[in-house]
Amino acid sequence: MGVDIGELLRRSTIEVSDLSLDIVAIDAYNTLYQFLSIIRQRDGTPLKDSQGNVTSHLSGILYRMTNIVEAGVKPVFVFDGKPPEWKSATIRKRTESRENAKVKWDEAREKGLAEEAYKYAQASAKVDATIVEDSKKLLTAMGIPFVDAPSEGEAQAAYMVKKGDADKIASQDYDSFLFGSPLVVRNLTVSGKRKLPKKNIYVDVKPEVIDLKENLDELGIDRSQLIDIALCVGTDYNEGLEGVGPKTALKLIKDHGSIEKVLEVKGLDIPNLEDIKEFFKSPDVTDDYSLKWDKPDAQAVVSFLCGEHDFSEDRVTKALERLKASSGSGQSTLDKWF
DNA sequence: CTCTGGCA
DNA sequence: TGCCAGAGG
Repeated sequence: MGVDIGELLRRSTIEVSDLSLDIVAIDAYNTLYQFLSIIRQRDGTPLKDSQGNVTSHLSGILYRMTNIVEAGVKPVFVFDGKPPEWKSATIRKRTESRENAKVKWDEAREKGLAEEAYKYAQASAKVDATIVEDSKKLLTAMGIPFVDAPSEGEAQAAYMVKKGDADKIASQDYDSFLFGSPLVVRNLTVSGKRKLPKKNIYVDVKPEVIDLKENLDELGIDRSQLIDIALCVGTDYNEGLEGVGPKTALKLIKDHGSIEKVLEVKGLDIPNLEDIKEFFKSPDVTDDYSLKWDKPDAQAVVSFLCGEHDFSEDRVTKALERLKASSGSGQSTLDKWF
């Protein structure tokens, strides 16, 4: 998922509290997907209410957003709209691998292979319309704004940062840079402890900030060339050149100057190249949004989570107390909150 | 993922 | 008090 250019980029580790007072545009799809794949029982089943509705994302939003709001962050979720047509192959591939994972999950479970089962359970996570609708409902009740992007969420979020309506984008993907976001925070919605693969060891994962301009200067390229590198490696909209990873791609673009030149020299072709480049540079975005952070509507949250989805009233109330305390007007450091 | 309860 | 394992929905 996303473009694999991370190893080219320098980053600095931060604490969530370093983002105090920052407006952070959260890539909703990315975050919900993380919640759905990570918040699971030991056998791989996601959290569900008594009706069988998946609730992992609701748990993630409630607790994680309460924590970052408590740290002074002003989050705004940015949801995807209609994907560009060049994404259809990627979307088809994702659907296929998800269905494949579902089958393998069942198989592994029947054979009693716990670790396998868990892996395939995670890979079968899907952000569907209900998940999106539920998430928006909870965010609204919690007083956290969201924006509906006309096209890609990361493109809209990057636009909001460039415009000055937000300070940073939070996403695990690097695509935000291709859309021109000056700053990206990783591990904001998934920080905490993470298990090392194959080992029973947990490491602390801290948020990190990546600065676009700093990295372009360091690499000696401009944003257009970063997009070219991404196109060599492969994006959501194209396959990438065979056997070319980020380091080779960097060298190719620095040697030849542009992707067009690289393709010419190698006698290769990338379908829809011009359209994709143009899309990264000026994607469809909107000004039709208003960012306003409210105190949580405790009654709405409780009736939605506890009434409709079987959350424990004790736990929800406790989270709401913390949320109310940090988003309330009584906080001197948070004057802008209402 | 985060929260909680039990135990050193 | 701090850490870990298990639960949460």
